[in-house]
Amino acid sequence: MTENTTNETALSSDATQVRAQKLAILREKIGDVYPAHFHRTMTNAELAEKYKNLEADVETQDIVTVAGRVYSSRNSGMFMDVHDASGKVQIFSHKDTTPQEARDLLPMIDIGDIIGVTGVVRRTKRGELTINAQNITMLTKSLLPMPEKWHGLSDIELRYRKRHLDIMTNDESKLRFQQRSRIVSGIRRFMENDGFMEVETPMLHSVYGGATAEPFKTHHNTLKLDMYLRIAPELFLKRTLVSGLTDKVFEINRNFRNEGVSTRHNPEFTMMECYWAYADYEDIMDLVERMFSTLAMTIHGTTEVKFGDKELSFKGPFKRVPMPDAVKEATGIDFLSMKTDEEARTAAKAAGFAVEKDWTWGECLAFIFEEKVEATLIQPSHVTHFPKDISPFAKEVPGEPRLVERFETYCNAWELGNAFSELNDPEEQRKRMVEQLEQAHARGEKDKQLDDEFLDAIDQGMPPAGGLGIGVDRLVMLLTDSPSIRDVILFPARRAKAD
RNA sequence: GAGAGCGUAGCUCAGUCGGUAGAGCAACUGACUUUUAAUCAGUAGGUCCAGGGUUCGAAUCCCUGCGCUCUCACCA
Repeated sequence: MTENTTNETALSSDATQVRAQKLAILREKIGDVYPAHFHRTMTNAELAEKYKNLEADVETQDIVTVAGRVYSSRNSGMFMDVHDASGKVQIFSHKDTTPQEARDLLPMIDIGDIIGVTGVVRRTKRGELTINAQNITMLTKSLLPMPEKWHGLSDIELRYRKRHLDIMTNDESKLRFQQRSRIVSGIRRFMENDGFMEVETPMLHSVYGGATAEPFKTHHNTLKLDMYLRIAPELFLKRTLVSGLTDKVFEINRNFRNEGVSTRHNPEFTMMECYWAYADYEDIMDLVERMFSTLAMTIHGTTEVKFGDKELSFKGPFKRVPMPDAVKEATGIDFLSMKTDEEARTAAKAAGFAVEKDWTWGECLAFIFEEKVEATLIQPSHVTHFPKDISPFAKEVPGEPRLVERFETYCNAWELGNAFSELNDPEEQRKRMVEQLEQAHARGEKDKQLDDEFLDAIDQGMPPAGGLGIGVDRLVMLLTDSPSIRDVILFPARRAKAD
């Protein structure tokens, strides 16, 4: 039984072998099993829409042509469910209505094959929209069995590794990626409607910057140049703003960070960054709120969104709280009343936090915020007034030079967005970037360099501006009730597997 | 990078105390022609992740490796 044979009467019982055998038989009998041309008259969704009012047990005179993958077969192929990307339709091949030559193909059709069908539209007694087949065309013979129809593909590793099977058999997964596409295009539409111009800046950087992260390193052969996959587009977008090409610029694209992977981190992830001349961080807060509520409405028709057992409200305005206030409320520690780094470290230690001995006032504040406040930020919220020490690109808060006009948007305890009133004082910018560089070198980050081209552009004069970065994958997670970032990335990063 | 858990047929999963490897779906052969996870009868299908060890005997116990999941750390 395991011998290879194309003998029609003795097919193998191995699912992959029998498909190969049927393919050989079909090639013999009908020639082209993978034809280049086939024209359907409508999609399955269009068909369902057109005949939504067709009553049960009524047959039309209409002849249509559809195409799709066979998902199930009943009564020896008399009934088949054929799915295209838009939906499904039932195919009926009965001896009274379907010519013999079309019915001869049925035994050669396996679940998973892609076929085209021409026939008469009707609705069955049980209410199923159905095509009485007059002609059936093999469009693609599938050589592999489909995952089991009832449970689908549920092995998590396989769902990521063989995403085509995951989407083929799991409606939630298919819907999730359709929603992701709508969210990304919704962001683009929102930004364009708001007057922003989309640009593309380099993914390959010879100097990396704009964020604190470990880059991927690569090499350009003919330029004999070490290069880095970008960790952020920030510096190029600001150079664009300097140019006067537009006063409102944005980019939706991938960032790459050579760091840990988790349910909320993928080495490559999608970022939306924008810069808005003559605006400040408060204008950006409004923008974020309008964008998030618009997207929630687009996907769910409401700003109230279910995530796990939580209900998230994307209706603006979001809660806005300065970081020192949030820390004071959570721990009683009043950072604003402290004068020195020493005082901050002492207070943090007294409250039981493991602060390092060289930490500044701002580092202590940010640390306690992350330890005590972050996890409590479930509803969309803007945390404002970040310490300057950890914010090299933001303007100082007037009257409080230790803090900057920066905010991060949190939701479900995740950081979703990061925004500032962008620093455009060339001398101050150079000073802070030199400080950051020294700190990076002190950490052993030897590759880190000063971005002179960026600083040169800032010397030229960048208009005052508000800037924003949004983690698109996390936003998609929240709007699609997905607990892992791998659920919203089609082909998430993973180890190579020798099958 | 650390800890915990998992890996059995194409898919979804059982497998008791260490004693010859099981089911459903898919496949094959046949019956059945208005089904809805179609039904019925029969057949075939296994590197129990890999390698080593303990044992008369290992899917099961131990060790190592690989892969995945979760938590933590870095980070967004």
